[in-house]
Amino acid sequence: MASKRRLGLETSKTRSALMDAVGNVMREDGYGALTARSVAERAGLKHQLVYYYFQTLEDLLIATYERHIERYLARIELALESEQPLHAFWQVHANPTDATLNSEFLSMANHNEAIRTRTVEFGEHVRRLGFEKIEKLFRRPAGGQDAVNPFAVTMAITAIGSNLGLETAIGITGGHTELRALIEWCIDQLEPTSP
Amino acid sequence: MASKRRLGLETSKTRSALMDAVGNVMREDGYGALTARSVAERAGLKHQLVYYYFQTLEDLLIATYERHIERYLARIELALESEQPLHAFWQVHANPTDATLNSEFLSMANHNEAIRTRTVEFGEHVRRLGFEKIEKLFRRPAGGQDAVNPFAVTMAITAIGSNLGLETAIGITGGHTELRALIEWCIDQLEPTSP
DNA sequence: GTCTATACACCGATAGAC
DNA sequence: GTCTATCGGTGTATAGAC
Repeated sequence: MASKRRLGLETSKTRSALMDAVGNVMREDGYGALTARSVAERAGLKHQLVYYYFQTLEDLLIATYERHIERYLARIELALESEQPLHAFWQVHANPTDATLNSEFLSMANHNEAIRTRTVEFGEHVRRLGFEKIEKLFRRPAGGQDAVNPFAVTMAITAIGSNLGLETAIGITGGHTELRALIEWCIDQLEPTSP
Repeated sequence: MASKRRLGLETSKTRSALMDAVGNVMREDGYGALTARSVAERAGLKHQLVYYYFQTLEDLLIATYERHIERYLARIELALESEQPLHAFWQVHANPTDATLNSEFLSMANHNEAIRTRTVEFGEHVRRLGFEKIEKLFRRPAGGQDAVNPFAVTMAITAIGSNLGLETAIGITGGHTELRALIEWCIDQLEPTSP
């Protein structure tokens, strides 16, 4: 299974540049355009260098995904530690910067076992984090509604945020202002701005 | 631009089988796995037949997408004509059958101009349809909240429904019951089951 | 309407020189 | 650490026989 080819160090700048290039190619041309040649060209390198730093193209892809979700997780943890975790959590997901890339990885998860496993783990982890931090907001009868559940709120925020980001990326704009207003109204009810 | 190669009829069963195969390949292996060979093999045909019925592989893809959104639109229109359009609209989107395929097309829209244009047109069209039919539910003060807007409700339903479907497809289940309960509670408020 | 044969480009991956 | 050279495989697309 394991090739005997020698590999470059994980601290290498070139290695990191290859991972940057993977993200750029996926954003601009989709995961279907990912080849050792397209990635290397984006980084200004020869395609054979991919195989100096990674055993296979898929190894490069998985390393890029790991780095991507680590950075995402850091943003979420920072948000949940802020004074208004629910507002901050929404801000992270209302920002459409990574919507396209996230969507590409999610599509890949449907067809690539390694990406799928990691996505499920990560998804459940974020949900748990959101639950733990946001849960206490619901102890008092903020909206006075039994049906409002921390899990549900966490999910609704991520689902709607990613969808807004995706639509923005391809050029659908109708109703976005209205939906953002609705979400922000709901969040204000659950986590009042003036304490 | 246009090749002089002869083309098969649009009424052909084989042509339709090729479009079925496109959907199956995309669902199971992703849009990145779409090739004339993979599609034809799925349909039990030789790959050269793709080029008897379509000028290019992209033409086959676009024809498949047109058929896909036509069928989707028919389901939505049927739902919006029912006695409880909001409940029916949610049921269409709560069904995860097409979530994976929809997501593949949405990813493609980011990188393929023809698919992108068609997706924007279709997205805005569905939003308008939902708006027109659902709007009247909000004339009376059902929830008594100004922030609740028909556009926003239409979007929230589609966003959350597709996200639930995607997560179900890859195996994330946490919080789904809770979120469905929340959505259905909201919908019951806006469109009471017992009139 | 479906087949065989074929064109030429690009793919992942490796070996080995520098 | 990066390069040239090369492999077998697969891609789109076409021409033309049946």
